[in-house]
Amino acid sequence: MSSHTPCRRCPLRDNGAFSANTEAEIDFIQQMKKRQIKFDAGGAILREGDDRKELYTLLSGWAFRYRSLSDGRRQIFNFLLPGDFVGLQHQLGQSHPHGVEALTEATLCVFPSERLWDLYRTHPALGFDITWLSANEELIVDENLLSVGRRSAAERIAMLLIHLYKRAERVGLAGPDGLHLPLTQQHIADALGLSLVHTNKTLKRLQAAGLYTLNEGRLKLVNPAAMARLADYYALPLRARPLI
Amino acid sequence: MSSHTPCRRCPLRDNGAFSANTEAEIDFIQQMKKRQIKFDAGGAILREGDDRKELYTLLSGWAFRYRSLSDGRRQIFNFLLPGDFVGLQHQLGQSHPHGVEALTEATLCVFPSERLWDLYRTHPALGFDITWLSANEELIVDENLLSVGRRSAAERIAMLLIHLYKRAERVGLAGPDGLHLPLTQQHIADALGLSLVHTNKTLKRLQAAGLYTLNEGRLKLVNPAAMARLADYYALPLRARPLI
DNA sequence: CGACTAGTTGAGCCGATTCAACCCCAGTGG
DNA sequence: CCACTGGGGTTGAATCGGCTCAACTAGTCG
Repeated sequence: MSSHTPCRRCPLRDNGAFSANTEAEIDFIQQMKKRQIKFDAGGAILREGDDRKELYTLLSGWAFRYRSLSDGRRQIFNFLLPGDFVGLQHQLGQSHPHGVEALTEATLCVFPSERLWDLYRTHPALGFDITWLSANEELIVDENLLSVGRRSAAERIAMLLIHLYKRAERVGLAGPDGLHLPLTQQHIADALGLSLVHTNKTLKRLQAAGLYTLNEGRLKLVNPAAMARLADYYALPLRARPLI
Repeated sequence: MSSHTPCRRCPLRDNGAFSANTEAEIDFIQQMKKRQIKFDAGGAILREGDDRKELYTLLSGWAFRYRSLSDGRRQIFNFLLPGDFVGLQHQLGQSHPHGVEALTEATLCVFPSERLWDLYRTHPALGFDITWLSANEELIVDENLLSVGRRSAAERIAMLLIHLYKRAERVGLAGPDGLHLPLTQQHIADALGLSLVHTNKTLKRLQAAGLYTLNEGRLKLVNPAAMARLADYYALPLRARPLI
């Protein structure tokens, strides 16, 4: 078991992407945090059909949320970055409707879901924040659904790369030498509803067109304006987001 | 302006699909309810880009949530049935990321979003319920994304029809003579990421195969088992859901 | 040195798209 | 009373974007 990062000194709270909380709130989060777990890249954080009664905040690393059909076809719903909250949907039913898998080494803060009601009761502002996080995640899924339903392969890829870049940049993952993208082409294909082969060809084509570079996993948006035009991307104004 | 249905005597609370609230909670909802509005079929409840600061519960009728690309391609994210709650995402940003349109004549309860924080503060259980509703809606969008990303046209249609039927049945809209489906084929196409023509052909094919009938807008699932098999449908256990 | 993972590329095919008619029916207005 | 119009649905034909199949490379690990 890995060491326990104290919420007071949560490294995420330093990077400006997250809204501030009162001392009392952070203390509450701290004592609600049961433990901290670490997964290797590829590790199964939640399996489809599980019914672990826990909630998680991704503290570091990348992960993704997905679901499969019984013959193996897989759809990735969204990618999770540090600060993202997982596990709410699973409280609704008996079993986990979807799986969550680590893309890189990842650490998560674990909150027992029995304490969730306590949170709403004693710290309504945190309850409000959880709703915010939930609605925000839905926004991202909506965006993906729009891509998969109505954008062409090239448009989808442009959209995904811009969107991931912006999100990652926001939490301090992008530097002057670009962003380390821990996705395989299979992940991209599964997120965009495309086949692996076609994903590969489209990625190459956009790269050849000078829209971006992706070398050894490092993504740089060479021509973000052209990509945004292609994807019909509309940037939402960024605001500080809650962190639990 | 239409007459105001008192929350105490909310017709939705009679049909067993919704979880009970305390008198105090219902009183709170009542006084938070600013007014009630009615739309004709096709009416724009929210336009894309609007920033109306209000929340809505669909009291009667059908509606849908969608977003368009700038060249007009439209994706429907989900269909709204009585008891569904809309407007949360719009609190997150400055403007409405998606539109909501009435499919039938529809009435909605209107809640000013400035009161939302009050709700969390004074009635944490209702805050909890709103989170539940939000997470539940995300579950539905996830399901749609899985369809659009990974199911064939026939599978998508089977999935949509089963899913809508179950949801509508749950709130008492389906009777012995089936369910009145107020969707045009264009709506189905836009929800499933298909073209109108292909939607038409696939609908006919499944109907000819004896899976369902759809006459004058009335849907009957003739062979639900075969449809479920085709769609790889897995029914989640139904539980009482909150109603705000 | 296999064995395995990730990526790349060509060839052929097919599901879904676009284009183009056409039907039916309910308004609506001369 | 009927012609006109527009929305929704239906159908065939041709096309194409993305799929499957298949083969091959490079890197990594035991």
